Amino acid sequence: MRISARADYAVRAALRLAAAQDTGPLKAEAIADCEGISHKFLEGILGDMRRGGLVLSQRGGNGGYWLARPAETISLADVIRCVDGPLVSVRGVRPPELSYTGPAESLLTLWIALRASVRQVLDGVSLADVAAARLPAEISDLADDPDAWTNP
Amino acid sequence: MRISARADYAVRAALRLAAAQDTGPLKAEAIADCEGISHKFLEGILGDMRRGGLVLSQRGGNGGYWLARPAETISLADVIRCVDGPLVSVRGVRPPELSYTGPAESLLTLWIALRASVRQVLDGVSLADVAAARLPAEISDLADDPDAWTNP
DNA sequence: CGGGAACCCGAGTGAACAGGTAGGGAATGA
DNA sequence: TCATTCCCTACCTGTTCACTCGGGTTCCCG
Repeated sequence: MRISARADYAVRAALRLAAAQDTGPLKAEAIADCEGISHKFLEGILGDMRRGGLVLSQRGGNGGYWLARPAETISLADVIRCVDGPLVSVRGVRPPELSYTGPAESLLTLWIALRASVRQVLDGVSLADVAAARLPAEISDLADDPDAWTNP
Repeated sequence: MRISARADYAVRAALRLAAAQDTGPLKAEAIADCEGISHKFLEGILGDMRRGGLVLSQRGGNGGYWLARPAETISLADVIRCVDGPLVSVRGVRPPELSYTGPAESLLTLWIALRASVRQVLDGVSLADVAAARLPAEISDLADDPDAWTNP
């Protein structure tokens, strides 16, 4: 269960765009510089987000990228799904396509529950929430447990 | 966020062992056959579980594998960590090693919350729970929402 | 209307990983 | 002794990750 570099970069770029929502478009290179991301790599990611309808863009002199919708209406799940496909998969296929028998029979239900729990987090928090450092209560409750910060 | 084949296979094998806990050891080949897994591949996985202290083994005539502890005391997280390393990582590193600045500053908290939520599911359910098809209430509540079964 | 400044696009690349295979060595019980 | 079963190392093939290169296309501005 790894968050890919694409997903991490995409979210960070989207947060920059959210923070600059009213101050006009941002250039890919500017975002890449201050986030420490390869410029060309980020361009590919922003391209995915444009094709996914999350951002708009303009070429030329003072072009750049900006969010297609208000940051309050874009969840982290939207961003991640856009650049990485399905949020959670088992052996590359989405849970509902699986089937188990024998003692593993209710394993499918378990994977579904796992996915639901990931969705609760990622669907429930918007770019605006993170950019303003105001996470919903259910989310910050999870992170408030000191055990959550320990490694194993 | 993919569950690897190793993790899926490891859990299924562990569930077989849980179901056969009182009827003596199971052979790798027998498990592989009835789960439809490559025999040699599964042997590698069982080897990891043995090195991780989850199962014990015996060679020779009627040898095989069995759980090192009662199935009630082994969580799915134990199994998955054993064969796949950390449950969730960002770009290959564990969340606490990350640091963000700017509008992404509270992204770390978010990843921590995500990990906590995954742990709640995977740490909270034991092999015995799944093998007996008796998931804890918090888990089956998550899966009871019909939306949890729809794809995106 | 020219000329940069940006976005846009596809191909390529090295390393890592996923999933699986092969072959043989070491312990066990009959 | 001998079949059985676990144990170990190595290898293999295809895919993905993260990134790079070299342009092409569209835009505003002077």
